[in-house]
Amino acid sequence: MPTSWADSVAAADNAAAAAGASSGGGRSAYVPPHLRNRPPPSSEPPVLAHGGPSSGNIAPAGNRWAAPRNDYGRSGYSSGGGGGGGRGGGWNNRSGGWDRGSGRDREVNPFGDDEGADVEPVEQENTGINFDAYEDIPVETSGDNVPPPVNTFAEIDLGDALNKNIRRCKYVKPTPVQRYAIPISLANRDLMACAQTGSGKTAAFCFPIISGIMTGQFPPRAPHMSRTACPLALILSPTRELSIQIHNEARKFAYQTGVKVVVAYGGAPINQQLRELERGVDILVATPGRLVDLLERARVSLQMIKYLALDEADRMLDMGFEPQIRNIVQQMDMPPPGVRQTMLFSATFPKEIQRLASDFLAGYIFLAVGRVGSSTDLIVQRVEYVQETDKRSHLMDLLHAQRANGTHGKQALTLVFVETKKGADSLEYWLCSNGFPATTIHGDRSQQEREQALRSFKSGHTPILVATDVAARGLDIPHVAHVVNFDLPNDIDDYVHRIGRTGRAGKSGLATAFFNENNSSMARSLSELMQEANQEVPAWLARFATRASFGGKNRRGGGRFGGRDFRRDNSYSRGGSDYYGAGNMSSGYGAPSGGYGGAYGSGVTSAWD
DNA sequence: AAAAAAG
Repeated sequence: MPTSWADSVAAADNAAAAAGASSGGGRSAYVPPHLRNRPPPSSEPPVLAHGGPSSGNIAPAGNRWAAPRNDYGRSGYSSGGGGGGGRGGGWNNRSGGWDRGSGRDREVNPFGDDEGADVEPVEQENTGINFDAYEDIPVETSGDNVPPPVNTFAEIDLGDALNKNIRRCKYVKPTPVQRYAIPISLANRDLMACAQTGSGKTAAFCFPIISGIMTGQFPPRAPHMSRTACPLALILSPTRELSIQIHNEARKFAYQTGVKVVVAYGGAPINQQLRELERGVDILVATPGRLVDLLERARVSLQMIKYLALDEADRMLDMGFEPQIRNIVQQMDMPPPGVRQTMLFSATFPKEIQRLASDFLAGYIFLAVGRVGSSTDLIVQRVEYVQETDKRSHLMDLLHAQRANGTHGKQALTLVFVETKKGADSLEYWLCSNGFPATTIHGDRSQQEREQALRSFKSGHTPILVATDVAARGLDIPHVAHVVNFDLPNDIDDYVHRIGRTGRAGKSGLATAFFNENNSSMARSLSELMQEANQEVPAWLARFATRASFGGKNRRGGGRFGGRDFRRDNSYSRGGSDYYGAGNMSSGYGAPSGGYGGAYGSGVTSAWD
């Protein structure tokens, strides 16, 4: 039920989206509520107390998904685990797997809907994007024997449980990165993907991991005695909030599959995370620092890792995580490349990432998806010339104007990016004392404060959020109507990420940037980006751009990718410095014709993240 | 230069 302005908008949007989703193919048979989460009836083998070596880790063809892998929380209950390989596949359900004990092990419904109801749930964090606007996103792949992309989720055998969750998420059709990455991953190939936040990455690496864990033959989780958790998959991400978000999404995808997802990040009490780990983990989502801590305490072992995914890898390197990441991947007990399966996601593909790719991946496939932010006109971008000293009053004008035409008499959600943590605090204080309820998120705030700030913003309680770049990438905050670059970043990629916080869910968004002499290094890339996105470039900015042609980094030589597969460059001897590629990628451009065809009206949900 | 992340 709508509890805020933002929610009521979501509800309205979802009504339309649900109509589209319900027409999607591949529905599973209706299962009455009281029969759900139960071991499947009759034709299935009985509950196995002792999973013999060959005892049905793989179900009969076409039926292997019949049972969710309900054996999580199996610590201490997993009898016969020593018998060798009697795990997985969905047969290991023990009757009462859901009713066991005090009910603490009952899986929380991550969709927040009534577990019994078979209605299309209202998904508050519906993050779909108008797919029609993205038909022209180019895709490039290279490598040996690239599996062909799929055009629908139904084409991929992800199984009933996962398919059901996909429908509950109201994903109607896969995004470009999903169309390519999921088949690659299901073919057990390593993947180097250049894709931006907002391209649907999370599902792209979660679906194959969950599916792989469900079908794979893995030994039982560590018995309760052992305090060392042995996840089968590890997902690393740069910021705590991003880890939390990935965890939340992964829980939805894994709901009632029996695949257990746990998150570990710094700034939060470690004890609760330790308890979660003790109760068993298949997929661990973590920030590097906390994971190293857990590894040093021997509370996590990586020896069972079959899947490794690194999200926002360039960001993690920017943040100085390379030593920790190499420590985690290369110095601990993680199986080597080729044994495990690795997916590396990065917005760009500079030399450091190329090195990481050759060290972490084996025989990988390179995938590049065009940037989302530049090829859409869903976001109206404005640049205004504002002197440093005038910024606050200018912001005030914007907020007043916005309040005037605000819907429901409420302030639309506005995300204000500033350069420094101090600046964030002082702007928040100033806004609050001037009658604009604001909060702030940055690295000097406690984790509790950060999460509280996000909640307060999302709910509309404080419809203005002042943020540093901690919130620039990956964070999905639905219904942001306006992104203000109070201080412009020094990097055009950061700008793209920031404005990408709006214009989501198929709605238009507004992005306003305050520009002055201090930002002249951005003039060129900014005006190029705006031109590419069919935005009106102010004449004064164009003049800045020509005047300041010395500064700023060029935008990708006109290409729309974050990078290209350096293995294809015969100019590799140059040292790979020309990693942005200068277009000329005629092969594999765009999707196969008809790939995006379909009777989806605007506003129909897709699986963008 | 600032930001983030392990306390």
